[in-house]
Amino acid sequence: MPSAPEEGQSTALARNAVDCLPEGALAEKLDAARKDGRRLRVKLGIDPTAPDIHLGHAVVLGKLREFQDAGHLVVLIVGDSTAQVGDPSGRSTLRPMLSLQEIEANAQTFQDQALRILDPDPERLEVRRNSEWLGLGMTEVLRLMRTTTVAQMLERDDFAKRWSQAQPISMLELMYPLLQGYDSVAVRADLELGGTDQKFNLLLGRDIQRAYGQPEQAIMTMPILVGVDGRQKMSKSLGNHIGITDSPEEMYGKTLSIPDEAMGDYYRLLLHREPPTELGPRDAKRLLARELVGWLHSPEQAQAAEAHFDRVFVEREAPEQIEEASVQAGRDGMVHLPDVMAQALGISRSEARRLIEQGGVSLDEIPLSAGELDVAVDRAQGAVLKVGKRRFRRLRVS
RNA sequence: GGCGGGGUUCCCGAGCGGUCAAAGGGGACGCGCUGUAAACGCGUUGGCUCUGCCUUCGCAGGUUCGAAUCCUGCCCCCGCCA
Repeated sequence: MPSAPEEGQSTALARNAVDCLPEGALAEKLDAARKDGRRLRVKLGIDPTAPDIHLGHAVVLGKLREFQDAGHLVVLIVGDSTAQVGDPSGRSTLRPMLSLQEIEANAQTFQDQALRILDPDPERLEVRRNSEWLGLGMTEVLRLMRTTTVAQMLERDDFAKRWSQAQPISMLELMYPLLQGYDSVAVRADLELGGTDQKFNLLLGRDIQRAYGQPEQAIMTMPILVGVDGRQKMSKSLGNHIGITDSPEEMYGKTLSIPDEAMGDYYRLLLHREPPTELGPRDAKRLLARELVGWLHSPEQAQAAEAHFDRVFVEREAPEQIEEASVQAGRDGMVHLPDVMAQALGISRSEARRLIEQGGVSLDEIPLSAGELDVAVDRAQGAVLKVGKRRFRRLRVS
């Protein structure tokens, strides 16, 4: 049995985790590592299938950071090779194929963004690409494939579900968990983290390590964070994400838009504490938004973001900083608004017309009426164009 | 290899010769309301030189006064059997 300090440490490190398996394995590993005077190698693999990291990733990255702060080494694997395969976890259909260029670009931003949360100290962080070792020859691939049976693969839920519903499962998808397991072999992981949807893959990594004569990693799964819709998991493709590089204003506003019920999860998983009971939901959420912006940007920017939000959405005034849009006057000395909006906002002229039609556009606080598509130069010059609730442009007639 | 089912607007999905820029849902956007970029309600959701015109229903041809709807060929996807 591990001694008390590791027991305590492992409990602390496993906080918020859904699974930490096998039972007691983490404490044992911490204990053994301490005795040998070495650090644990804590693995996380992320496939650069989308260009940005969001708060969902931040849950797991934050946990990794705790391991770093406890003196361990995080091995961050940017899955540039596996991204070409596509993780079938939680998927009901085959992922689309990404081009190498896209993957490379994503890989770079991923790495940069992850460092906003992780400690970059080389003693604490090792960043690897799995293309370093996944250029396997056929012999090696066959050896890898021999470690696992079809029955084992079909045990996993998403495959089982698809299988029973006679949905397709591609060979490529079957291959994915094996490659992820091979990553664990390549970096000799002591522990691998992931979301709960990764449980199968993480556990399979153990079997593969064993087959390669390595000690098996422990695994830890973290809860999946819901997106700003409060229903589905946070994901870029569902458009319900808060990116960790979102601007302070955007991050603040998106946070306030999460349903009250989701607040607890955000507090626990991202800020590692219970939501304040002494505050009402409104203030608790405002505090949450400030803290998140403070964490990923800075406390000063958090204050500014809140002030901006109050000004624009509570007081309904124009923000202090407004982007300029230079516009041309027509031959008749009028400014054609659909044109201006199309150019400045990247929408179609038809859409711009519709917005005006529906009373969604105002010029210096005065709503435009339906059909008011052209405006005199004097009125446009220097005026603030407001489209919807949150898009502002100061017009500069040239 | 054989048999069968499909490819529709951002997504899912109806339509199966005119009344179709195409039902319904989701999402997004706008307005109202609100502590909120929430919830709820109403509305909008191909483009444009906008009471009309142009382009869209896998691709290419064809039939027809008229095609998302019928025919031919091609491409792609799915299932079953082997």
